[in-house]
Amino acid sequence: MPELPEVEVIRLGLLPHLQGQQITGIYCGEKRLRLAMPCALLEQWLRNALIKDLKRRGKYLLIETDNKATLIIHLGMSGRLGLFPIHSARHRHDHFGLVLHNTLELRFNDTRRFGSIQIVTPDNYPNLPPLAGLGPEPFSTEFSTGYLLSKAAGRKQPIKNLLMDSRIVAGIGNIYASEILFASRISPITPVTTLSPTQWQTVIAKTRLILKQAIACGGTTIADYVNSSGQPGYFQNELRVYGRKNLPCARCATPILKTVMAGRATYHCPCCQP
DNA sequence: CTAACTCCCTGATAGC
DNA sequence: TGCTATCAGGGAGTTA
Repeated sequence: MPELPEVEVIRLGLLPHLQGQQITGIYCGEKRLRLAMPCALLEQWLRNALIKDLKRRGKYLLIETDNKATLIIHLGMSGRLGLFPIHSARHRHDHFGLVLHNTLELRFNDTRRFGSIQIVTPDNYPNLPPLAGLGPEPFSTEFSTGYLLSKAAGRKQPIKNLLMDSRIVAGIGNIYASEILFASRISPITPVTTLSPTQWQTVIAKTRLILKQAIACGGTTIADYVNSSGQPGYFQNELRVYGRKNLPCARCATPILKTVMAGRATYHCPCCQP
């Protein structure tokens, strides 16, 4: 389940292999992803283009080309990116490929097809979804106590739901939301209006800490995630609450509670996160 | 405006 | 053993 850290690990892994490479062709599979792939547009803008840079916005990986197009990839739940020799057989669930001049192909494999492949071009770059409505990056200065206080005002949402709202802050999914709140010692059901500035400051600091640690560990591998070299991450060994229903809390040994919030599995320690 | 819901998809696993 | 039900979940869309 790739969230911000997993996408960042993939970006860092792919960057040296992709930067400066020419795209000599593309592969568009038959199956529809969460959004239909704009195959004609992809072909038109990517063939013969040079890859200038790889960026990330929230959970989106951005591949920028010298003709000012940007390929926007979302991995959904089960999406993977990997480099393979161009003549090697495609795997089941390979839905998209960038054929590169160096005889490698960047392949997008997505079992559950919750991912998406989009492209923005110079004509439509400025205010196009999906990037237009995204909230600030967790590591940006815009993600501040004042910002969160203003967003929380007038809402009756629990904090976990707010943290997972990509319009508020980009890149935090279900796993890291639970981990961030455990590290912050704040219950996931706390209404956002009741949090003090100090508590918001803690949430910001712990968000950055947890995400940074997860990136350093190569991400979290629960089921599907592997990096661009096919290697799993190791942050799952550092998870304090996610997936630990009834197991003892690392701090106080109280059994971890599993609940459901907004239809999502939610984990917290009832003792450390009152 | 917010918030709660549904839907998309496959495969692993639980339960009978 | 073989079947069915359940669960995993981001984001877009719909409804209240």
